[in-house]
Amino acid sequence: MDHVFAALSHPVRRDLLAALLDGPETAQSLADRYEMARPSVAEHLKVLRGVGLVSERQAGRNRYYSLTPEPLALLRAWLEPYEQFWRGRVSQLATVLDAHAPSPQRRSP
Amino acid sequence: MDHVFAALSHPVRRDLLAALLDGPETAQSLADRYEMARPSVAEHLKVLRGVGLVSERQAGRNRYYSLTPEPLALLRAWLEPYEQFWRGRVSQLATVLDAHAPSPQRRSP
DNA sequence: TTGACGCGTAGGAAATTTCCTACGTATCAT
DNA sequence: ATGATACGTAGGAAATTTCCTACGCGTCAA
Repeated sequence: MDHVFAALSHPVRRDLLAALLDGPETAQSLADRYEMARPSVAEHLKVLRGVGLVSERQAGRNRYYSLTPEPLALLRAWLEPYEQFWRGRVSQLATVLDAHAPSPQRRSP
Repeated sequence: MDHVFAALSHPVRRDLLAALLDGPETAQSLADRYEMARPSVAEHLKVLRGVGLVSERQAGRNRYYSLTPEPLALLRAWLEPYEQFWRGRVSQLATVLDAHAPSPQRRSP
């Protein structure tokens, strides 16, 4: 969990994930997109691979990285209580507004 | 967007957000929960406030911090294309499996 | 076999982050 | 008034991250 957030904390790594939405790529082609040395990209990919957000497939002397977004489910799960909290606040607000100026549709007959 | 991810990247800041799910608290009481000096907590709260995840209410010599989770909507939006990607992969897998061993329910009559 | 190419990693410099203590300001109780 | 308390921020040390060049290993073509 911590590791997923840490992996996503760097803009370059998020850009790499976004790039992989279009399909697998090599470290070199990814490095070309962003003006960054290939070894630097390789290290970022290593981090992403460490949390399972990316997998690799060897093809001769090329190595293709592809997106494996399953770990992002953890992020969605983390988000859950905050969305509940937010919905709770909205309904509280509705209650307050209701008390001060009840809408006709919600009035009891 | 970048700032939201940066703010969430630190475990202590995520813990602070979780603590605030239970209601507003002061920097001191938060510092007591985690064995951390109050000024350190104050700086983390400053970061959270900077991205709008936390708001403060002055009450005498106390200052209560409360959770304002709206910016997390950005995170959910960021997640969207990856969930689509994931659903796409699942349906692709289903197609492949279907071709190899079509399930009776899905057969055309 | 040899030269070129793609790759990951090591080593280290630079930048950033994190955490502390020390301070000055504002508020409450005596 | 004054002592205690809660606060934010400044300044700096330590740890971490990030990025580069240099290297060695495997793979393909000639």
